[in-house]
Amino acid sequence: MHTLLVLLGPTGVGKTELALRLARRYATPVINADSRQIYADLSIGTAAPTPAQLQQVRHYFVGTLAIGDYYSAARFEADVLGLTERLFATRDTLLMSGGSMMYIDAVCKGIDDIPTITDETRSMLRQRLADEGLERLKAELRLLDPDYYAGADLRNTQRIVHALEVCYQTGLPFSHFLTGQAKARPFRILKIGLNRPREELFERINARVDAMIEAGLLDEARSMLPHRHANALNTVGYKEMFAVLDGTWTLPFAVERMKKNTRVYAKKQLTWFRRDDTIQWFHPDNADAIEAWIDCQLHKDAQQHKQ
RNA sequence: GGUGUCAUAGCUCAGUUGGUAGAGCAAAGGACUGAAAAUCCUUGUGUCCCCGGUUCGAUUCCUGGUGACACCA
Repeated sequence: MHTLLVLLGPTGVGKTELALRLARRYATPVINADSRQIYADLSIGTAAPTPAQLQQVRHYFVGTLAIGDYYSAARFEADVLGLTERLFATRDTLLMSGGSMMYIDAVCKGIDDIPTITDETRSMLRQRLADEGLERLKAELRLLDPDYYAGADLRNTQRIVHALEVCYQTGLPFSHFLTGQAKARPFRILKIGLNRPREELFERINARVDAMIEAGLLDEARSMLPHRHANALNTVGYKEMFAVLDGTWTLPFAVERMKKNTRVYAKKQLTWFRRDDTIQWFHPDNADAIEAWIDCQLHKDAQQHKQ
C-alpha cells in the first residue's frame, strides 16, 4: 500500500531538519509544501532548504518558479498528484513536508474545481472596487450569489471580490462550485505534526529572524525591488525589508515587526492545524518516537493489506 | 543618612472630584475552497506595592513600611 507521510507544523518549528532525516530513513525525496519556498531567489527570507541540504536529498517544489509566476494551491494539488503517481511506481512511501496549510489540504483533501480567473476579469473587478467601493460589490454579490453571501465574511474584501470574479467569469454563482466534499486519494496519508511549547517556538523564530538579517536578507529584498508587487513578495520578511529600503522604517524596527509577524503567522498555522484531528503531534526533538510511530503505522498498513 | 517624586494589565503609561479601572504595544482565540507567509474577525479581573487609619464605602485621602528613581549630604 502506498503511503504519503505529511510532515507539517508552524514556521520555525524544525520541519526541514527532520524531513531530511525521515527522507533518508524511508528512502524518499521531499515534496516541499511551501507556497513561498517554491519561488527562486527567496532562499534567505523563506528559510528554504540550503544548497547543502538540497544535495543530500532530492527536493521537489523548492525554487522552481520565477518570482512573477502565477501559482496556487490548486496547481500544487495537480502537480503533486502527478508527481506522486510517478514516484509511487518505484516506492511505497513518500514524504511531503511544509507549512502552507492550504497547499497541504489541497493535496490531502482536494480543492473544488473553480476556474482560474483571467487577468481581464481580475483587473476589471479591481477597477470596479476602486471606482464603486466594496458596498456596491457586496450588493451585487448578494444578488448574484445569495447563498454564498449569507455565510460570507463581508468585511473581507479579497473574498468578496474573488466570489464576484467567479460569478462574472462563469455566469454561475460562486457557491455552485463549492461541494464541500473531500476527494479520495489513491494512497494512505499519515500526518505528523511538529510543535513546541509556545515560548520555545517564539525564541526560535526570533533567533531565526536575526540570523536572516545576518545572512543578508536586506540585500535579498533589495534585489527583489523591481518585482515588489508580485504576490510571492507579499510575504513576511520582504514587506518589512521594503519598508526599510523605502526609508519609512528603521532596520531595528523592521526586525521587531518581522519577528512579531512571523509569530502571528505561526499562530495562524497552528489555528488551522488544530482543527485537523487526523494529525499525530510530536516534539521535533523526539525523532525516535516519530520514526517508531511511523514504522508502527506502516506495519499496520501492511497487515491490513495482507488480509 | 536627609529631601522629593513615583509604585495601576506581560511592558510603557492614563485614570478614578472616594462608588474596585482603560489606552498603545505585547499576547490569546477564531475564520478560511484557485493570491493562503495572503486576506479577515474577536478578546483586557488586574491582590490598582504592603500593614493600618478616616469613611457607609479607599486603588484614590492620611500614618507607617517596602521598593525604584532623582537631588542633597
